[in-house]
Amino acid sequence: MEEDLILYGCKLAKEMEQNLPMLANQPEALLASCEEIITIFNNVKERLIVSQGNMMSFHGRGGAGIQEWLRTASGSLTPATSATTSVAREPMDLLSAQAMLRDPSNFHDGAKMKGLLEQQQSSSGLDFMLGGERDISRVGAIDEVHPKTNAPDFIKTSPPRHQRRRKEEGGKYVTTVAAPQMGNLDIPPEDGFTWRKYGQKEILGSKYPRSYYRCTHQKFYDCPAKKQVQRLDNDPFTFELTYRGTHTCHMSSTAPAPPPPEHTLPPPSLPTNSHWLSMHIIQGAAGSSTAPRFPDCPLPVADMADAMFNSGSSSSSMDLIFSSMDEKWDSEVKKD
DNA sequence: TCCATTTGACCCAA
DNA sequence: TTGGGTCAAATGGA
Repeated sequence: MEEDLILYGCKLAKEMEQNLPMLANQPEALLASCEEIITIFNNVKERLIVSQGNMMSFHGRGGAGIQEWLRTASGSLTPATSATTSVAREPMDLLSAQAMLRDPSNFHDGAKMKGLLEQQQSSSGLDFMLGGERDISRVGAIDEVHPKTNAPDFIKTSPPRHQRRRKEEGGKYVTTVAAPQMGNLDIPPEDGFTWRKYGQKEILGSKYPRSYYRCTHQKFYDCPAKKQVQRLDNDPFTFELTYRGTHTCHMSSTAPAPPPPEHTLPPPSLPTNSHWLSMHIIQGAAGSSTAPRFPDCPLPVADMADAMFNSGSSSSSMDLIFSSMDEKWDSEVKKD
């Protein structure tokens, strides 16, 4: 059944590719399509997690449980340096998942599927991956174009200090993650990127100070990515993370290799949002009773996402990515 | 020596 | 004027 979901997601992505010229002028529609695809693959991941009976035994407040599970679920996975997600704190919404299972036709009915996915999303604890707390209006700003340079808004030359804008610069993404239950509680969970702390500030009305981080590669590669980390007043075991800007360091051909993007959960700003998909979820399920239907096809979701978001010309790479998937989808549909 | 963290001071938008 | 965001010198560890 997971394969059906994957195929459905691929199908949607393929359709998105075909409509890309039209969607390019409709950022909101493009974003909605991306969200839908991402949601589908999130559901695949959830379902795979649910299918792992030993998942719950690793549940803890911290991300170590997830990381450990990811390690043990698939020998092919390198140690996940994923950010702790809310999944670590919340049990799966099994009822929603079961609702999707009841009627197999849902998987091929876009409207029903979307409704079920939204229903599940709204009740799921996967708010980090699903963007449950994402400020959509601000995320959209990431891709705003600078009025004079036509460059993406987050790519800015360094203005004189007196001209710098402090707030509302670029996109903003707010999420909460669970703090490790053991060890140093002051250390925010890893998210796959390397950050350098450049400030800490007591915030009025907050018990805990806010820490400011910027990308380690900011100097060399003008990477504008920043994040703020603050513990919640009412739940010191939870960090509120605010991401600003988008990592450009790993997009540079000369940039150092980023932390293994294929197994990490980077900050979910749009261009990199898809990297969590890079976890080889198919391989991750290999240990389950349901063998992957395409063992020779490791589902290059990461490549797919990179092609979708990072490549200037989408057609060739997308065709390459989806050609095999499309064939398999068609054959699956014919079988049904 | 290099790099990351700490922390007081400064800047600026609201 | 104030609070949030950033700078940069000081410090420490590898």
